[in-house]
Amino acid sequence: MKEQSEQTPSITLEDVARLAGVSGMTVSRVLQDHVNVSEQTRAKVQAAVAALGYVPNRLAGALTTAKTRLIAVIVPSLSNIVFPEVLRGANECLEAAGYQAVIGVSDYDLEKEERIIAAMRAWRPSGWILAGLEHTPRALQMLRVVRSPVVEVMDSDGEPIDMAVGFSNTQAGRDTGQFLADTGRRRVGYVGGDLCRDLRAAKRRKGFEQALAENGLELEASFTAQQASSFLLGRAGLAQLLERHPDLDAVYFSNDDMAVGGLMHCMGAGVEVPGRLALAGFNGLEIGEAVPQRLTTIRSPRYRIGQLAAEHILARLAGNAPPLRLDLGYEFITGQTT
Amino acid sequence: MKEQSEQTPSITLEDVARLAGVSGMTVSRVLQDHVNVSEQTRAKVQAAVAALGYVPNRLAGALTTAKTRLIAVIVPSLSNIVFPEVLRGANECLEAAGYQAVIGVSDYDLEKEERIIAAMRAWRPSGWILAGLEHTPRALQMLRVVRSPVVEVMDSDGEPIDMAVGFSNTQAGRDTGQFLADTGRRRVGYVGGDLCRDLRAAKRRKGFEQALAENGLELEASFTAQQASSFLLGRAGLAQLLERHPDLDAVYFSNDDMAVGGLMHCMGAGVEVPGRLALAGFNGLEIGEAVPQRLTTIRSPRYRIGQLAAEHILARLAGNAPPLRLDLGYEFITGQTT
DNA sequence: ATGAAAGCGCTAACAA
DNA sequence: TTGTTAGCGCTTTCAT
Repeated sequence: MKEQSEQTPSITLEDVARLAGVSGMTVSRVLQDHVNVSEQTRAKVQAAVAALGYVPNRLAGALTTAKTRLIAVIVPSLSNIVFPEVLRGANECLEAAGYQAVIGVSDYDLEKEERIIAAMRAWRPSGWILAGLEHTPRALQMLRVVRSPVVEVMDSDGEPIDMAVGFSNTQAGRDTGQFLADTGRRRVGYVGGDLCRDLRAAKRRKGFEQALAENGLELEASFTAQQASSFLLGRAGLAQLLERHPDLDAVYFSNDDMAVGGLMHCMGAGVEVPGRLALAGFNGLEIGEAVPQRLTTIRSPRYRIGQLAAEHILARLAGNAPPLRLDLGYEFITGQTT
Repeated sequence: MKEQSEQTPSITLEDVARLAGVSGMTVSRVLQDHVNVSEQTRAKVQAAVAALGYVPNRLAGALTTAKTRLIAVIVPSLSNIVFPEVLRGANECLEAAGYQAVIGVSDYDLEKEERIIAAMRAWRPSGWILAGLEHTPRALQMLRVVRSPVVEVMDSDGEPIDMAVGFSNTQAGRDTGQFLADTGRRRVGYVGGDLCRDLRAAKRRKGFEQALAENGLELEASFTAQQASSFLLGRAGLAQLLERHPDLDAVYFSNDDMAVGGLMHCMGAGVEVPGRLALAGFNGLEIGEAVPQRLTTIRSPRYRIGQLAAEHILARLAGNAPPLRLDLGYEFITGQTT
């Protein structure tokens, strides 16, 4: 078993300095690739570092410089692949630059997000990445007084605190609604998860309904559950909706997880798609391409959004002024389910 | 635009002390819920904290106490839902205890994992969570000399550095091989991603082949690609395998992403499952339950593993000695694809 | 119950 | 090119 007791004092920069026969400051300079160090000294120091297995203490460094190189990344969920991909994009960029992501998961709960923000402030992150433009008043206040760059991602319908990298969820919903109307659908339903929590899904639905209205249509039926969206929920939701409203000719889903679940219901129950029923989702998940009939959906640039969010933070920290708002748009994918 | 210049010096514990008319030490005691503080003083301090909007600096605290409450979590991938779920389990537990996860992504590359470990040491994490029992010699060395608890997750086939929470991938593969043999399959193929990188998938395949051998069978055909596993790769892989070996009567996939892709190929191409072909996967993803024919697979307790890993670290830090190795097993799901 | 002093390990600023 | 000094913001220890 690993011994926890007897904390051997860790090796410090002073230890390295002593062994190399120089001052601590010189060691610090070598480690920071400072120019004003002679080759000879540099070599001596590097040898001492290697000999002792010295690992710099970033806590101490960050305390002195007041720069942590810690980036707070707060996502609503890790239960489907969407936010992990945002995180992956951000992390790839941050890691390459010597920054470290610290994560928080809000469960689509703005109160919880607020608590996470409050707690994370204590680490003095060099930057913040958050999902969405909606936050509690106190969360907004905290982020406004924070002196580090803040990027809100995955949405562009609203005012950012500082910077935003995303796309219009409302417009995505509109585009889908218009598309279904254009392709002759008239009896349209909706299947979604808990919209009070996923505010971006709510915006898509709102945009969707607007587009229907502009075409003289309205949502005939809707299934929403107080649960997180999922394949099984989409499947069960569509089954239930069709039972009550067998005459629907199109269904819009809150996202692809739900839509793929819906498609699976149709395949299992022999509901002809798109002949009898059209299905449309959102996100552009890979599974939507792998199903026998490619799903009609919208691909959100999730990975790219994460990457750009990180890049914008780094640019700002480097003294540049990247665009405050970036609307990356999205790709409408006309599949075989419409 | 946000002002970056003129760094207003941040509010410190001394500022709070001054306003409350006490010493810094007393403020510190109040913030740590120390017992020896009078109610009156406590109230004064709390009022000052609120008035100034004081946020303690954990960098400074951690530097003094040599306890960061930072937990390094290094996962191989964020490209499918498996490790995000491990991370979710760990984070839920850590967050509740006031710990903070800092993440790294190794891309299934042990060299990269080593670099991440090397870099993360500088933050002096209070604990480490890593995937798998295989690491580079230098990574092993670094983790052995680290004085904080280390938990290796998602595997139990091998020797852990410190603690391990997982299951036997080899046995999972064996069970699947035995099951296919028991159900009369004789011409068995394999479809997987890059096995040099995903070592746990490689163990499953090895166990699978062992079980076949024990039943007088061997793998008739195999498709492996130098890419990450995915739905589309599974679909294309199975298509290719069946083209070359149309007489296969069962295929084992490296995981459920691949297997669901394979099933989609069968549904699209009219390959009768399980009549003509049996399919088996691994992980127990939700999508495997939502497809028209429930996938035969093994559910790995991913969320629970993340949770337990975190709990064990916390227990160790609290002075307890939790079990060094925990084999959580798994659930074999007999679906409708076999 | 409260405070003073010292120091965690590092780097910025200045001096030599 | 190198070293000295001071201090980042906190907590530990010891005193009162």
